Amino acid sequence: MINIKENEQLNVLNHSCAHLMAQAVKRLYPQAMFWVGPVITEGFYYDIDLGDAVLSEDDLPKIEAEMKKISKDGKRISREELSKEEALEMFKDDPYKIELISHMEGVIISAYRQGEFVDLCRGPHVATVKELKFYKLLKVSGAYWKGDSDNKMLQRIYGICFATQEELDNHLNMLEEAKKRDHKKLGRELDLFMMSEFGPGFPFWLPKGMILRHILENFWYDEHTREGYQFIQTPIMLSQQLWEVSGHWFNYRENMYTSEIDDKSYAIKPMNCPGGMLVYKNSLHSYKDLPLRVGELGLVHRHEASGALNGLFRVRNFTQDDAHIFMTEDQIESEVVRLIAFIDRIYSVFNLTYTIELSTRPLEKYIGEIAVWDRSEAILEKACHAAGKACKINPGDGAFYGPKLDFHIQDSLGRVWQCGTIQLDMNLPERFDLTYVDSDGSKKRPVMLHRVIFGSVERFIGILIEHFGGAFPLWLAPVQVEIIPVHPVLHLEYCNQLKERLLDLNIRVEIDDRNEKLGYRIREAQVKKIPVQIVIGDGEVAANQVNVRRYNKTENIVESVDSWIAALLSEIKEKKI
RNA sequence: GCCGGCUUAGCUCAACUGGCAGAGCAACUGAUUUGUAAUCAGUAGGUUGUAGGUUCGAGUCCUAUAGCCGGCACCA
Repeated sequence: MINIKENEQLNVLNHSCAHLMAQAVKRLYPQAMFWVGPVITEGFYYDIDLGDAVLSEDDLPKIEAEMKKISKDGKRISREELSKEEALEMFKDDPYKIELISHMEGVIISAYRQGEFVDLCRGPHVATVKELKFYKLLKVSGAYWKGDSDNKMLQRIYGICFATQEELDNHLNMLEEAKKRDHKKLGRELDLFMMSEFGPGFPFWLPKGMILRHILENFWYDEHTREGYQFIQTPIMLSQQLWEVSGHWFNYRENMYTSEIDDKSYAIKPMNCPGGMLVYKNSLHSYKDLPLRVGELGLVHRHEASGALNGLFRVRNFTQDDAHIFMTEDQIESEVVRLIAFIDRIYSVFNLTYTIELSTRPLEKYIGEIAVWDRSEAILEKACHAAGKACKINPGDGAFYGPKLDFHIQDSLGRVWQCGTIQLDMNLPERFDLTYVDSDGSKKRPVMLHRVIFGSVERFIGILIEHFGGAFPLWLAPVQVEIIPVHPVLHLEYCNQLKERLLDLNIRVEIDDRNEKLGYRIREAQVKKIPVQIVIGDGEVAANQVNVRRYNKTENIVESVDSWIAALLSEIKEKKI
């Protein structure tokens, strides 16, 4: 992906292009008034008030055509510097500009003019509109004025501009490729999961998707066992009282599903923590047992806004690969270092790279002492560096109960997803009065970490589907081996024997003995993205061999059954990508 | 929740300004018995998301509603 923000030249191009678009829009819709048109990670947008006019995607070509016309005219772009009074006078008919200008103090106010069009702008811009050649308007949408849902909705047009046709084409190709990899599409084609209008946001897992889930979950349990985690499962539904104690009722009541049991109010858990707190309190804990690592693949439900739902990426029930770690304050750093290394190991198995961000104390909504926050933030940052990782600060973006490290993974198309997070919690140990017995026999308050690595198992699977384009590595593939007899009857016996042998080794295998041509069945296996296809004919039966073809490859290799199985097993064991 | 768009067979899509709902793939049946990306023929498949309305006549126009998609807002 091209990160436009990091490239000054592209930045200027895109911002200038936003003005060009605005000029075109103004010509086509003279009543248009403009709010802001910033450069974003990929391209630019402009927020526009069009009065009663409504834009749809169909209008974009028309606007683009007008843009081409303007850029061909090749007007120079000139900068004008204005006093606040001059600026207010110049834009006196535009309430949006007046709003912007009235908040400007002690800065040089500048406007950029190209032909008949002038817009307030800090700049810089390209010298003439002629330089803008390789751009594309991508989508339209609504956007709240000033990003506040209480405000009126403006119309937003997104676009992107490059210095060369090639870069533009590459970008558009990437968008095409992303469309092909859409997990909703692949989920249907590969029979992984389904959605129903009877349960918006509640995914159904199909047999092949279940296999994927199980493998991922087993992988998760195995790795966490090695890391010294214990596992629990807490109830889906617990009394409202508990959520009042935890504070969730106060903060998230609107997004919780509730029900009555014997005249008492219950809520379906939107988080696993309170249940975990009860488990912790179920027994006495010694300082010798810390850090205590307790994991739970916990199914949580949250009432997400209908417009937020999006395939597996945003759902109303999902499984957090949650864990709570209880420890003493001086164990935090080493535990976090260890955790970062752990997360690194997990992501690398999927060939996912990542960056870490430290989110610090929110300006207003936070609990606890500032000194404790500062200390905690320092510990997290230090741990990050101790783990040899860069750490970008995200000021004010922490949870109200503590600072956190967020892991942003990058998939094979360069798209970024926030998955893992390590959060310090200064709230729950207090609210639930958690204690451990220290070496001197006194009761002390433990420090607590929440952490997830996948984030949500459902969403992580969605990301993996798109990351791999549905062609999962062998160890993850729902069907690993497709056995195809050349002759659907004559070679079937041998195929069945081979299948039994593979099943004994826990290899997921199917035989395609349908009455179809070999080419047809090879094609089917390729389309279903099955990693290994085995063709069995007279030669293979006679010599106790297999003829192996891999997904997306055209060559086929004949080898002995034993050596092939050995290689297959080792590839699975290594979780080779 | 908000703005815009979409919804026709299991899937992908067609049906001019309102005038007989159609194709490919998949499924099923039969023939074929197959050597590395689609063998041939036939059969079946629909209250055009749902509920109203306009009209002689609605997949097509209008209203409402649900779901989905692209964003916005939200995301413990």
